[in-house]
Amino acid sequence: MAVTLKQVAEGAGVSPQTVSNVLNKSLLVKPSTRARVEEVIEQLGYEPNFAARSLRRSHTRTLACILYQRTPEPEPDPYAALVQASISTAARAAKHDLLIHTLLSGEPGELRVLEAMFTQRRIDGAVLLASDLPDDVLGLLAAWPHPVVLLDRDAPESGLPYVAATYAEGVRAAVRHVHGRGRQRIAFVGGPPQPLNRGAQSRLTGYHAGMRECGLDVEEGYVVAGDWGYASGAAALRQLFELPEPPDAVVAANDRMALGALHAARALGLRLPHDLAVTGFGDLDFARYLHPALTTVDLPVQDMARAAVQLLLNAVAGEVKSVTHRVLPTRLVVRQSA
Amino acid sequence: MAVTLKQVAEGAGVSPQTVSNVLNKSLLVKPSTRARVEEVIEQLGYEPNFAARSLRRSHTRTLACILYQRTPEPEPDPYAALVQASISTAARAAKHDLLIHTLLSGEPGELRVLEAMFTQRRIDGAVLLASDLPDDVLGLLAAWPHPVVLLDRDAPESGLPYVAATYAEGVRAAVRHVHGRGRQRIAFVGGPPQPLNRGAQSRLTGYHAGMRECGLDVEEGYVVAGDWGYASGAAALRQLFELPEPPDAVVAANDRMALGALHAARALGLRLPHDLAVTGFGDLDFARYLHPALTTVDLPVQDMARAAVQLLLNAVAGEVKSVTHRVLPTRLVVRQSA
DNA sequence: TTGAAAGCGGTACCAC
DNA sequence: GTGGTACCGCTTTCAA
Repeated sequence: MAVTLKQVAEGAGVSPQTVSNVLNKSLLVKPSTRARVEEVIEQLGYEPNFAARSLRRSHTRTLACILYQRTPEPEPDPYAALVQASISTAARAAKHDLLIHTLLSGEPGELRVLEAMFTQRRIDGAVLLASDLPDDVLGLLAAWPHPVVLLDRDAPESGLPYVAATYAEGVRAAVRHVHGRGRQRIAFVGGPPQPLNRGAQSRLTGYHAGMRECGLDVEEGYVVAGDWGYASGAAALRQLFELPEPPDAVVAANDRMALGALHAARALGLRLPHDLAVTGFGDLDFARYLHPALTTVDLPVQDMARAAVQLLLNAVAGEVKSVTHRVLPTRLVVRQSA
Repeated sequence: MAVTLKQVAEGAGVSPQTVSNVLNKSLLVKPSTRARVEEVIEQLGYEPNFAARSLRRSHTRTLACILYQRTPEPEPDPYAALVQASISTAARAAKHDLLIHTLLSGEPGELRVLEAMFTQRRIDGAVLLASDLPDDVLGLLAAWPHPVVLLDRDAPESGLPYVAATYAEGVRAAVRHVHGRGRQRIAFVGGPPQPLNRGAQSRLTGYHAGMRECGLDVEEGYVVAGDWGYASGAAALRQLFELPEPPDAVVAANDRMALGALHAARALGLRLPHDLAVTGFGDLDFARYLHPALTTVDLPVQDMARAAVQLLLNAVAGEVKSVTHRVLPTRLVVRQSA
């Protein structure tokens, strides 16, 4: 059996309460008493029981990171993995533990398990990696009394706190960049149209904005939907090159699809970037090592994760007045692929 | 305030005990009573309080996935991310939650925080992603009374349960493969030599074994150490090509370093795979999309994760007699790079 | 089959 | 500054 507070109290010849005091508000305890108690704690190797503490304090110093996954997922998402790792770091910096949970979209009662984590008081708050979160669940989420922040998606109308990046601007910058390099027929490989989600949508918006600014028309068939996976990028490229007028540039909505496109282009015998420019989105670690090195849009993942945890902790603390969202800047990273 | 069991009891006109019974061993409850209680539960939206339950039952149905990271880490490890995701899936399948925690190697008291999770009864068990775990901590771990399983590293002498793969055989297969393709000067880019760790070591062993079987000598300077990161693979390759007799094949201990090597080789003007064959290890999702597509060694990550969770759950349940380790097969995946 | 009471290991609130 | 006591919400005896 593990050592309890009561045993420490006995060992130090004080009451349980006093031990509790040295553990928490140790200011109230006389130095000599505290010293004695601490010695016994050390000696017995006492550690407070987490469950008992949570029960009494009714919070757990535990946050959840919820991945909302489309099913079937083409493959694990390296970007999500990165975000998650960043959140983990941010959480630990704030002395909280992190529970990882994946919600499978379309699973019966998908959100119930998240809600249960709250009602069971298992977690104090959750950050939702929500790029694929359909708009209609936002209403449900907003109606909850539980602290939740959305990451990787905006949600201005829902009133939910969120952290996003300037996706549209990023894609726009990519379009303008390739246009500046002399490309005229610029296609776009986007995220899944179904269910409609904001992450995919804002990238698409950025594409259209960029095209407009460059005075380019969006040709028939130049917008193709992928599923964020490598293979879908390859498929999209093949589809584009069956068009009567294939593009001379492809702007992809993430790095994975960009790599897939690169791959398929090569299989078609295209010289890169001569025959086709390709840009990605996300700047995954491998991007700079590809051939050609991928021109892409950097997302400030670390900062976003930190901001999300910060916002979440505010919400947990019940600070209503504070900032409820952050939109961080993206940055075009020019390499060889475009 | 959340709904409590007592309120359910009142609502159903029974004692708290009876409610508890329908929640747990519902066999003991008369069907009609159970139905009534369940109705009230449903109606009130009752969920049992996690802390109270853990306190009473003295287990948490929570597992931890501990990443043991060298510091500084060159970049987030996509392989670790994959493993972690797989463990998460395996844990959820076993109806356990997963806490993610990163131990920074060299941090003062690195292991104390893990031990604290146990003594505070925060978790029931932990799987350690232990490929970079130095040998000397194994002794400490083995002395603990807490359920722990090592993933991605063997540890036969410690008595700790572990799940590993046939790393040496995988590398050996890669060496034999490139030799079969006519390569004679085969170099090896391995993991960090310091601190000495088994994952790196067994890959190196496999290299030597493979060379021996092929009747090849390991030339001076043909074994270079990386740190698992992309950049280190690139640096290793450059270093190899400063040798009087550069290799005509490079076997890398992971895919990231292989990609780095590919990149550096191209920068040197080498034609791939004509001038240089490169193999990786791990078969990350991007491997098949590289140019040239990466010949690599597949690791059964899903199976390993499942096995690890299984072993851990056995250990938690105190099943001493059961299997304490698993070594899963690797598989050479031949593509274009070698 | 059900209920009463004790207690898991802490913390809050009250006296002293 | 310190100790007594109730109680967080649930499960486990033990009786009824």
